[in-house]
Amino acid sequence: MVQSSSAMPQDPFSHLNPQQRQAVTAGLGQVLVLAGPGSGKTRVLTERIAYLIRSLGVRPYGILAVTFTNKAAREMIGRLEKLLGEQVSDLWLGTFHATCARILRREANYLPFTSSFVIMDADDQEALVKRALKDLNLDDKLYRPAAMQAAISNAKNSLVLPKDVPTRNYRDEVIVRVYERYQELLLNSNAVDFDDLLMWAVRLLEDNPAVRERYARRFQHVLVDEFQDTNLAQYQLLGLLSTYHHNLFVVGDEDQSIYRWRGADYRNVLRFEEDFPEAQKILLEQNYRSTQNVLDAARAVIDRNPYRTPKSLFTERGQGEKIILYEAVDDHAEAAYVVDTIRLGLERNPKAGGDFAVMYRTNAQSRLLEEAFLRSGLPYRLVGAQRFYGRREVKDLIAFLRLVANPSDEISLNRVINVPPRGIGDKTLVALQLAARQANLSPGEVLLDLGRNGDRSPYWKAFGGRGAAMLADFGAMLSGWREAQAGELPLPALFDRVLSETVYQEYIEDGSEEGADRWENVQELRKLAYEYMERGLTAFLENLALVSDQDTLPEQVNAPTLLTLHAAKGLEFNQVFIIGLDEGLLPHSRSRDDPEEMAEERRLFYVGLTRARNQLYLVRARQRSTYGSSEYSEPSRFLEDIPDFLLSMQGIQYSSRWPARREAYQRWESTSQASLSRASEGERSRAAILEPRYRPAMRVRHPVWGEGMVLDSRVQDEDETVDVIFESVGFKRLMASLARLEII
DNA sequence: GCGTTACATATTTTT
DNA sequence: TATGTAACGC
Repeated sequence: MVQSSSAMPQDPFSHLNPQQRQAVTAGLGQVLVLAGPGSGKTRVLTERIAYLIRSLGVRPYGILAVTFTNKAAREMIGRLEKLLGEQVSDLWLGTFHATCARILRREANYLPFTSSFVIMDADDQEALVKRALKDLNLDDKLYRPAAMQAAISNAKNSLVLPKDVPTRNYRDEVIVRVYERYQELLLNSNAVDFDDLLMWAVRLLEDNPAVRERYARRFQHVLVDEFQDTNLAQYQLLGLLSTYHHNLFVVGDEDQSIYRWRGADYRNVLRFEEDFPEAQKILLEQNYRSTQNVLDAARAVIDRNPYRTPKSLFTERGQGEKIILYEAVDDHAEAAYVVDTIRLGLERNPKAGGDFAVMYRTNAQSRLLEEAFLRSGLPYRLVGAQRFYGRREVKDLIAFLRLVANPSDEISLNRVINVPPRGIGDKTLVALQLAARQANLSPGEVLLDLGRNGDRSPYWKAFGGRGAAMLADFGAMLSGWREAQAGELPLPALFDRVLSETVYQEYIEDGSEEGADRWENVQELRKLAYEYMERGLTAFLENLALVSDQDTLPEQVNAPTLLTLHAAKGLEFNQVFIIGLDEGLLPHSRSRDDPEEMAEERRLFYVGLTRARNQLYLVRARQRSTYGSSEYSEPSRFLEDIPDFLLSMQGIQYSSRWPARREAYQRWESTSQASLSRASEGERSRAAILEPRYRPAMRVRHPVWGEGMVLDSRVQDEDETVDVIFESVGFKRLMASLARLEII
């Protein structure tokens, strides 16, 4: 090991535990760090970079560090600056997408777009899919744009080109055609989508050995955060970038992989071990966040997932308080319980608002909480939900600006060509597209020509007089903005000019409160534009595309935080409430039929549990309203896995209604030592069910819903799934092991 | 071309 | 329940 100790008066790593230290000072080659929650993962990454620079003499220029979020990137840069001072400027540290965008802009001459390409966000992607469906004369009822987009996204994340999409049925063939058309539309617009950033980067490096060599030689060390969330494209990218020096240092935790639906594949951790058998593997198991009770509960839950590296987290913080399990009568009572409990806590310690977090599976669950907070007069902070950049007015303004930068951007053009309404309707729009296609230009270019040349434009006669005039007006406006931009009009001035010429304020401000809000959002965006005075329009647009709302949240408000379990990843709070612990919500009903999805729900719960430093509240409601109507629900199956002695039960009487609880302790005892991986989802303590007990047309009685008739029943995951029509509540799908149905 | 009403639809959302 | 989209009439 290298020791440049002459410069260091004492052991510079004395503040690290042995595993952390081993990771930070690991030698060359591939290194896999499996870091449990709260084990100091970010610290290890930043200390590792500092170590490379300070102790091994690696130039910052030769280091690439990638994260998933801008927030994580910012945090690492901040810590590095503290450790190293100004030396950090040369190193590349950013999100996967930002890093790829950077590479693609530099290497655009190898690619089918120019370096001023725009980046399409999720909304744009869906709009693009709709366009593709329309162009292909496909029914968007039959082929849902969202589903098509997901299929395309999946393909791209797995580096599958349209021609390579496997076609097992007609639907797949449709997907291929939509994917092809979608890709054409993107390139016509000189655009890439989020997934393309990764896919094009991989193709660039794969197809051009010289380019690959240049980057691979440059990056002596590649470091990756949240490795469990990588998709195939990202995995390949890392491989390509480290083909020369082979120094790939990845940090992650399979148990915290919660973005499967975005293409993330935690099995990349396993693949990494297979691809690099010589890789060093280091487990970080000391937790600096939670009490032992919290960790034990979390372990009891996560140990039931298969295909993972077993870990046993420990803490020096002591046993701590029991976990409080509360069952409310309904969802209103659930919210009231949470708010009351927080209020009591605040009475004791009024400054502790920021200690609390309330986590839930779906955003819809925040509504009742908000109402309860409002009623009690307590302030709160809501994460996510209404997204600034998703706001109509914000998207409109961005679309105008994107057109200035890139008139070929068809999605933006379609968005704002008639905003505010200026008499350009469907008919005119179709004519414009037709004229553009005939002239082999983009609609935006035709529009600009109309704007510049008016009735002398060769395209003028393609439209009815009124349509042509309207288009020319808008074209002239856009053309004027482009000239101003070329003449280096500062960004805020351009922004104002767009606002005034489109008469946007009058369009937005209708005297309503909502209108005032919208105008305020516009002002907010203008403020941001002001910050980009120096860097200019292109940098502004890139930032808008690659920075999420989560990054713009006001930090450090000393109030309880309301957020989804997904949004909670990476955060920690003294007191954590996880609400909605009911079958159908957590785990979500959408994951019922897929064991992989179910395992992910379990990880999601695990992430929530491990956010708590001191006190954990698990809350459920026996009855809750979904879309208007009220339904009864069973307790979440995950609750059964937490042993009784870690819990303190409150609310409605449990034990009589919930015999499964009693078995949890035994199960925990029997699996805790041999916690090892085998335990599969659905492996209950009772004997596995192999034959269905219920048959169609049988009459059954349920303790809550009364009598009903069995429609269907099948064995699944060693349990029985029964579909029943109840006289009281209609159709229900039940797990036989939980529902305690009685055959009449 | 635009505004109204009926109707379907409904997780999570790092970039 | 609430929201966004599609069809309809002006």
